[in-house]
Amino acid sequence: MKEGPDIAQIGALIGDPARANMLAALTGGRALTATELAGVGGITLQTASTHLAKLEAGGLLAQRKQGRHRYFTLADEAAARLIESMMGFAAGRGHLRHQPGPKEPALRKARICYDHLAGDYGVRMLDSLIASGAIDAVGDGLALTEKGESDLERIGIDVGDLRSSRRPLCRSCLDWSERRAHLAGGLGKALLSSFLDKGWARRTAESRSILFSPEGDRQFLRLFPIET
Amino acid sequence: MKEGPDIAQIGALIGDPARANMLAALTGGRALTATELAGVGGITLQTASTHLAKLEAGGLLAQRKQGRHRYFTLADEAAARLIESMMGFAAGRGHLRHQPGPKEPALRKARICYDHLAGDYGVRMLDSLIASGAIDAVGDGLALTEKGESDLERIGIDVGDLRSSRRPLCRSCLDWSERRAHLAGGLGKALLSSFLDKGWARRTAESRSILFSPEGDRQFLRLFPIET
DNA sequence: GCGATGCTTCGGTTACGATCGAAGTATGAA
DNA sequence: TTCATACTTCGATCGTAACCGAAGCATCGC
Repeated sequence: MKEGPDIAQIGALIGDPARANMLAALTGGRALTATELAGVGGITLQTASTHLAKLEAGGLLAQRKQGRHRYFTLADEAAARLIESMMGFAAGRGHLRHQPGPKEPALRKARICYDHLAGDYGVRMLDSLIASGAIDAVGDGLALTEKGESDLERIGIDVGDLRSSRRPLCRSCLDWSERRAHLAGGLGKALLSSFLDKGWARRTAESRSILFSPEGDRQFLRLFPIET
Repeated sequence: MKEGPDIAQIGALIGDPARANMLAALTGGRALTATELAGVGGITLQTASTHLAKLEAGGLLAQRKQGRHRYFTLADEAAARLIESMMGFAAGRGHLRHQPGPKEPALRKARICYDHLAGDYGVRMLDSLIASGAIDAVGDGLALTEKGESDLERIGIDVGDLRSSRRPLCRSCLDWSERRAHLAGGLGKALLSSFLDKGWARRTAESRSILFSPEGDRQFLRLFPIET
């Protein structure tokens, strides 16, 4: 039985709590230093260093040195998707480290998932785009329509530019808190960026949650209505 | 940092080599007994028993007692997809337990992936269905067209019956050996079943590979041509 | 140059969990 | 009833890897 890929290796990599915490933190899309990651992992810097080396060797992380700092990110979108899909599975089986602390509701409302919007707002946005005919949902695949393209150009998204990138425009990503799909891919990233640029929302320092300003909230809900 | 799903738990479950081997074996779709799984894991029955209990508690496996046997399967399609996606990731990063033994080529040509056809033949089938206009590919989603429905009815697939099931008709599943998508979902299962029923192919006893008969091979290649 | 910061490497300790032998329970066969 | 098969539970052993203190590099500011 020595055939096929070795899932035990990456399973073991993700299976250590300290490493899992670091990976989950990096799902926030921000590059973090070894010291910061040691913090989220609840371990000393030395231990974190060995963990990070293992994760990098395993192809889950990439690092970039900058001066005397070492910034770590998830290796690529495939790695991010793997972590997200494990979160989705874990949430579905009730494997939560719940501690429903005060930050929890904010996280469920809107959070960052690698580089796009997730949580209640993420799901709502995709639902609204589908309902308005801006995005076609076929099976579990998504495609931008012509109407969607012009709608989005109107709010300042340069779709042509996104198309020229190698990255898929639309991807669906399963939301672990809502258990439904939200929009990932180049378009998902561009939409979130535009919200941040417009000052409708901002990222928080230590968490993955996204905070909408009162004005941003209003604009978002107006732009992505849902019938109830 | 006690927020979100606990991926470390399932990571650790998959991270043990013996457990990973058992899970990989169950990806073959067959229900296996504890004794058989102990064999594929390379461990004694006692050890396997504790492993299986953990996997079941973790929501990865389901068991069915039948007489004095205990048959284990992957818990559901979500579990199967998780394992497959980890295999895809692992293969992409070169985490192979290669040992390119004699069974390897057969496995790459055609194998079972939970309940549908994978490997070179699986990828070819989907490519051909898309090329002939039987399936629409939108983003990474798949949808059966009207033409596809009538084509498939003609070779004895009862599409109406499949539609009435809760399970999605078409799903794309990333192939770890080919690194491209093949057809999963209810339709993927139905197609493989029909090949087996027609005697075009048969499953092998101890491996996940699917063996096509000379006649079945000919029919399959005729039915799913690809331009080169 | 010097000290300070960020990170890695080394060495030794410790704890967890995988492992198996042996004994115990359930189901089936004779 | 008795024996055999399939599996689980218990108890003890043992290896691995997570962990941290201390020391070693590298880079920055001065």
